[in-house]
This record gives sequence, structure tokens and C-alpha cells, in this order.
Amino acid sequence: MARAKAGTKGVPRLERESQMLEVASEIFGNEGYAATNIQVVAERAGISKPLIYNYFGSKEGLFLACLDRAGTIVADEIERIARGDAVGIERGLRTLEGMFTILEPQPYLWKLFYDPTAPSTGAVADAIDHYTQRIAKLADEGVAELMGLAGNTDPVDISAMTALWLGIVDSLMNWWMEHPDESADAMMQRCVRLLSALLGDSRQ
Amino acid sequence: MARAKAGTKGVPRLERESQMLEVASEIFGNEGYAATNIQVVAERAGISKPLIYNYFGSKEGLFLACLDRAGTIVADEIERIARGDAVGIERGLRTLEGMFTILEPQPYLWKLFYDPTAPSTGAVADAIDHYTQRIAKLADEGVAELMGLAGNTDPVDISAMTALWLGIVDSLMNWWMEHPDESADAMMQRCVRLLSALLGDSRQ
DNA sequence: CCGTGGTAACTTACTCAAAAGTCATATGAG
DNA sequence: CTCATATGACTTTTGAGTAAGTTACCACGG
Repeated sequence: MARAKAGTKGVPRLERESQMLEVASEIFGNEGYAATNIQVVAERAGISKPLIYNYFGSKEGLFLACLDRAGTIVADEIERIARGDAVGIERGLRTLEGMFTILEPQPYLWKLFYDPTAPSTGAVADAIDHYTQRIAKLADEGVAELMGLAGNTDPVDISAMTALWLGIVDSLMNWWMEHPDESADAMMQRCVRLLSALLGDSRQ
Repeated sequence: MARAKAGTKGVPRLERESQMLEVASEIFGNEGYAATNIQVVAERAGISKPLIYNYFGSKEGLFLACLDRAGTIVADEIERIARGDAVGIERGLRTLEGMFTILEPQPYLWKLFYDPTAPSTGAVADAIDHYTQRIAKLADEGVAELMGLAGNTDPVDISAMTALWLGIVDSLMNWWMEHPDESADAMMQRCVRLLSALLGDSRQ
């Protein structure tokens, strides 16, 4: 008798891991670290809580694994685009396009790096720092280039503009999450329209 | 003997309430709802935890009161500016100026409405909804005006642009929170510079 | 082709700490 | 003297983390 449904279900470790990571990333991204309940992650993944601890050690460990997965996906893509030859506004649009394409099935990944409730010390903080630095560095390059073309080389202005740019990406991701029917391509076209509306009106 | 320091301290109820609300708003805004500990709020306000419960009933009740206070401050200001006669980009800049001025001593108030860890049901959710709707409605008017000038009247584009605009405000607030030496006026001038850099480069 | 042991995958049923929330009581202002 | 203001010391709840054991797959000897 005893434990009704214990025992392996024949799912290999790696497969279970990515299955857990997908579910966990979605919940962490949508609810935030602090508001995420491991029990809920387990239920939605169709497994038990201890299995998560067995595989990832702790809530932080699970979050860290999510960060690494998402960070690689996102930062690699931005780096790939940065190596292209677009400059100024064009580079910004190319970057957006890449983000939309890569985050089409999972826009919440972006949120993992900008979660104010994530632990602010330890390995998690280090990982967040690592990936956001990597992203911010590339953004900063693009922004400095854009600002330079307009004759502004003030580093503080560039820092503010970079924050603004990352905030713009963030807002677009949020809006997108609320409009899931929108395809990556449609998002991209919309951005172009928004930009031209902004520029079209701008000189009174 | 017994309770060393119990008993009234002669502070009238209303004064204590706003004192608690100020402290609580700062912590809720900076740490987020989920990560906020009522005990800590009490300590920082120099009073005991039960007094908070006596006055506000629950953590949610306290948060709700913070929302009402901040919502009134922010929405009233935006409404005041909307009644002015600036249009297009100019209206946006005036709104930013108003936000910077009013949030100069307490930029974290803004964060209360965009806290992903706040309860997503009940009175708190209703209040958040109420104030963000109120803010979004005004933003939407301004954005529709701007887009109209550029010949774009698509409501979905307007919705996206509104989200973008609110995100821009949010980013600027966040950047400002990380650069507390900056005065409201300096922030304003910086925004004008950023805008002109963006527009200056824009037509290849 | 059939046991049989070893190991990886898995769960139930707990412990424990932190933080929300309550109660009984104290004390100073009017 | 009294009651709104205030607190120390609880109880309760929630959720992270763990101990101990169960079951299925699989290699290998017969």
C-alpha cells in the first residue's frame, strides 16, 4: 500500500528541468519573485514541490536557473544585432524587431531582469547584474551613437537616455503581454508608425 | 509596573495617520507590496505594529490608504495640467514637468500604481484600477491629440503609444530615484535635451 | 528470456521561521 | 475618572525547505 503515486514517471532529468524552467519563468515573470509560490509552480508543472528542490535546491536556485536561460536568450540576440551595421534610430528599430521575434512566445522573460522583488544580494543579484550590465552596455553603445549624431556627448544624458530606451522596450513588452494576439511582425510595424507619428508632429 | 511605555502620546489620530502613510508609502513604493514588512513600517514610523492595525485594519487596508493618498496627489496634478492649453509634445513636456515637481520629494509614490506584487483582486485592485484608469485616460487624450496631428487615429496605435508614454514617465522616475541629487528643474531640462537629440537625428 | 538488485525519478507528510493579525492591558490628556 | 491612544506578548497563517520512503526503469547474471 502506501504512497499511491510515488515513483518515477520515466521523464529524463533534462526534460523535466526545462519543463520546470518554462513554467517557473512564466510565473516569476508575471507575478514577480516575491509573489511567486513554489507550490503553485509545482502544481502547474504537474509535479510535486520537493522535486523542484531536488533539482534546483531552493527558490533562489530556481530563479537563478530561469535567469540564466532567459539571459542567454535575450543578451545573445541583442549582441547579434549590435554586430550588424545599423546605426541611430535604425539600430533601435532592428533591436526591437529582434526582441519581438525572440520573445514572441514568452514576453515575460524580459521581466525577470527588472524584478524589484528579486533578492538584492547573493548569486541572484550577481546574475541579474551580469545580464542587465550586458544588455545595458549594448544599449548604451547604441544610445551614445544616436546622441553623438545629434551632437550630445554628455555621459549623464546618455545614461538617462539609455534608461529611457530600456524603459521603452519594457513598456512595449508590457503592452504586448496585454495584447497577446499581436504578432511580432505587427508589433514591429506598429512601432514604426508610432515613431513616425512622434517625429512627424515634432517640429510644430 | 508592567507596560513601560504604553498610553497615548498626545498625537491626534489624523496626524498619526498621515505620519504612518508617509512612511508606508515610501516602503511600499521602494520595496513593493509583497516585500514590505508591517513590523518594519511600524519601527520606522516610531510606533508599534498593533497601532497600524488599529488604524488601518490590515496590510491591504494600509496599502489602500497609501494608494488613495498618492492617487489623489498624482491624478489631480495631471488633471490640472490637462486643463491647460498645451498640445502635442508640448503638453507631454508640461505633464512631465508637473510630475517632476510634485514627485520631487517622493518619486516612489508613482511606483505604487505599477506594483506587480500588489493584490490582484479586491479593494486594492479596484483602487489601482481606478487611479491608473484615471491617469491613462488623461494620457490617452494627450496622446490621441499628438497622434491626430500626425494623421494617425488608430485606437490600437493610440493605446500602445499611451502605454509607451506612461512607460517613459516610469523610466524617468526610476532613473531619477537613482540620481537623487538631480533637481526637478534639472530633470526637466535634461528631458528637453533628450527629446531634441532624438528629433535632431531622426530624419537621416 | 526471466529474475533481481541498483539507481534515478518521484511523492507524502512533515518541520520551522517569518510575518500577518489579535488580545488584554496600561497610561496620559482633558 | 474616563476613554482614545498606545503597547507587550501573544496566536495564526503562510510558505520555504526537508526527511523518509515508494516506484519504475535498466543493466546484467543466469
